[in-house]
Amino acid sequence: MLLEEDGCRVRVVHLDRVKRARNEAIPDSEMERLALTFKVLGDPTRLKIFVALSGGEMCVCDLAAHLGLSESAVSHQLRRMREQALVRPRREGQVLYYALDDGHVAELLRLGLEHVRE
Amino acid sequence: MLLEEDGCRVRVVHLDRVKRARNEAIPDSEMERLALTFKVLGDPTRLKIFVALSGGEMCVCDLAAHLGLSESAVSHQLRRMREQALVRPRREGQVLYYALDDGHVAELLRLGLEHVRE
DNA sequence: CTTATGTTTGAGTATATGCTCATATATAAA
DNA sequence: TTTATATATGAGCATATACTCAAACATAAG
Repeated sequence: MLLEEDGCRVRVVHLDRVKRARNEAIPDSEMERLALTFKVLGDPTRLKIFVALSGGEMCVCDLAAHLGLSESAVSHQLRRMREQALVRPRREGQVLYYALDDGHVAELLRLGLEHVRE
Repeated sequence: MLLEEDGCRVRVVHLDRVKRARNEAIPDSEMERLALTFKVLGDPTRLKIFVALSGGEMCVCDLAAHLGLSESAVSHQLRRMREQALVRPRREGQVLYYALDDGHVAELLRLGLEHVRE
């Protein structure tokens, strides 16, 4: 079905639903940040780090040993997780201890697991 | 710090924490599925589809018009979302109406938004 | 100071991903 | 059957990403 909308031809079956979706839409900038957050959660390696940290803070060294990965690789991942405020470092001498940044992460993990397990 | 573990040399600062993490670890197969789920949520286009569908079911055509994308692009994305049981199609004649597959999706969106907004 | 340890960072590479375009499929109408 | 409509699918391309390696940085110890 072809209709006129905003001066250009758009194919739409239910114009009302499209308009409603447009009204209820979330700002693009917020969408971008939301996508980045889920993207960081969307990798098995980072998920393992999240799950490990949900049992208490750990240093880069420990995480690398746990995952069987180089410390460099772990550090690169931790950076992405830090950038989205999902983990938080605490320095003690030369050692950096990472922990989950807030309760949202654990909740998201719980919900996600609930979904894949059903 | 270098320690012997499982017959090979591993650098570890807190062996107890690494062992605990290993005990509490989640099976790899489950991690893969969890990562796939979050990965599907981790894209602005798909997020817009999720948000649009949280207001009620829509057909491919409507979604394409709403997003300003080709129907092919939308269909490709819907496939990935279907594969993770995040959306569900309902056929009515030639038209396929997509809806959120279960309550987890809306909950995940809500939690994610709460995180990025704080 | 010099040396060692823990972590970070940048470049490079192989794989994954999001789109477009052309084509195929499915249902409906003529 | 032929034609049209709604959606799905496969190939191709440009970008993103997860790792490795080498090097830098930061704190501590000699």
